[in-house]
Amino acid sequence: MDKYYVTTAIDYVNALPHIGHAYEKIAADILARYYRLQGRDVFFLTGVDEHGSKVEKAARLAGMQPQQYCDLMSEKFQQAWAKLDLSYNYFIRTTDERHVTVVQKLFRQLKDNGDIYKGSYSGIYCEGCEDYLRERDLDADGNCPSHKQKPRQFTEENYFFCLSKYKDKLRQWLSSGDCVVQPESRRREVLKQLDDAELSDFSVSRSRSSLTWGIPVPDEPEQIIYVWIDALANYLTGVGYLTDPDCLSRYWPADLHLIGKDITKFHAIYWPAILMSAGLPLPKRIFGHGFITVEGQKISKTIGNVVDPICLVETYGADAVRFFLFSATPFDQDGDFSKQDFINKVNAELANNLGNLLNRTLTLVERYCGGKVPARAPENNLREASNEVSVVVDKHIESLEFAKAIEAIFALVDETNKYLNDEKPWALFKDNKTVEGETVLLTALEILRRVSLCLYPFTPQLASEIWYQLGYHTKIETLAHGDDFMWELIPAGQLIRNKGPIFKRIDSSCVD
RNA sequence: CGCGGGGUGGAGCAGUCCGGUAGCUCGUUGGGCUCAUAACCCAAAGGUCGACAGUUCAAAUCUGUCCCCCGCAACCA
Repeated sequence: MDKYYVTTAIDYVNALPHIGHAYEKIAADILARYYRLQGRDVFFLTGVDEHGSKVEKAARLAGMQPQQYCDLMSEKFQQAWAKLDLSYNYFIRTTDERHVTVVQKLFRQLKDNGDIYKGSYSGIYCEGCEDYLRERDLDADGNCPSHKQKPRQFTEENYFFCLSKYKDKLRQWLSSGDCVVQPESRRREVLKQLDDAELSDFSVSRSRSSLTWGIPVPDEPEQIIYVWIDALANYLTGVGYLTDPDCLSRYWPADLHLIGKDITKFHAIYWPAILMSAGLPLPKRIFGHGFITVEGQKISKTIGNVVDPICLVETYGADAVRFFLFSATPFDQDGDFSKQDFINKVNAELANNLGNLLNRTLTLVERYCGGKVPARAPENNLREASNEVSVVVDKHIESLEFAKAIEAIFALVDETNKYLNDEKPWALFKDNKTVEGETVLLTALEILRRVSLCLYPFTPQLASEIWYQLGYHTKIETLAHGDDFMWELIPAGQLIRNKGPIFKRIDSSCVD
């Protein structure tokens, strides 16, 4: 069976999840659900990054021990993801014991391979930020821009990864046209960064004096493994590297690393180099998606426009949030979340177009066909149109153009609403043209069946509800027969269940 | 000359690579229908496609110059 291993970035737990975090996880979930429905053997990994000085600092501010704080935050993330109906197979935490083992063994492996060497790292550290800065971050006076104080210069012994050794191989890989890094503009950017002299061997550990909350270098507790190896290795831990060889060989390499555009460099340069050194196959695809702004502004705690996904879901439902985020925004570019647009879009598409189509169709079936799916052949033109939609959706999902996939689905919904208006089945039945009327209704039902399948990855609850009202006793997510079920027909004689609106319109006056 | 994204009817966007009647959604106005969730369908109004210049029979689309907005430093995917 064709496997599909998709990962997301793991989020720092120094703050609560916001809509930007959710965006990427939902994208991964859409893919996971879509390919499961296609019958593929899917593994969807997400999780949190719990190490680092920022987390330690956040814990201290909260008056907790780091581990205690991480347990709490990790729980919060999982709660949020549950609310959003994320169907991940494993939630990784970098404090997991087995991850600690993986990171240490990986470190040792790279070192044994001669790719990690001891060097001296010099940097600058701002006491106010409690963080490392870069020279170019400083203001004109050489001060930290936030704290207006001179940062502390320091030099310490620590370990470096020999990136320079892999630059040629990386260049080759990135140029191989194997659609490795996407979007294309990001691939070119990364290729350019490879030629940058500033991109040299990078530090992979810190001394305990500057970083305590992390995984120690094996046999050298005074050195703590720095973020790159620790965080990136989660993709290996998640599928059982060193602990479950069967799982590893089943899923590795990843088919897709889904990441924010800001960390493309680490995934497209550092990570493959580490894998090369470890002698592991490289990921097939890395996609750096755009960010979500809120009401036209960057998500920022200072501005105070952080949107809490849990709150959003509790108010509007997971489907509405999932749907809006991916219908309104091209995935490779930045998109905006505006409450007014959100309500407009969701009401128009989910309630008015789709919900009402289902509702009017089922009411007609109840009234004129005794609530049973008529035994007729569907009309060919619309049936072909819906065949086409499946193909188009497949293509767009493959290229991660979610908005285009949704657009194609709703074009079919619109067409079907128009079809009912034109064919007027209620009039056909009144004129005793029963065969014609039944054909029209069967066609609409059949399209609704396909729409619910196509929509399932995006709006699982809504799709399941349509599936249920169409009279199925099976659960939509248990279907996994590859393509064939897509081309079947809704069974004649099946009793439909008209349970009223599947999506209640949001009252736009309740915008705060 | 630091890098990148963007400026298209009231709002949000597509189209720009591979020049050829400017398209979609929402909103507005008028009409239709009554199966349906004040829904659905039809029609109309509304744009010198940031500015200027150039290439061309023809430019939103190619070339050049310029203007404006937003990221790239911090909390932050």
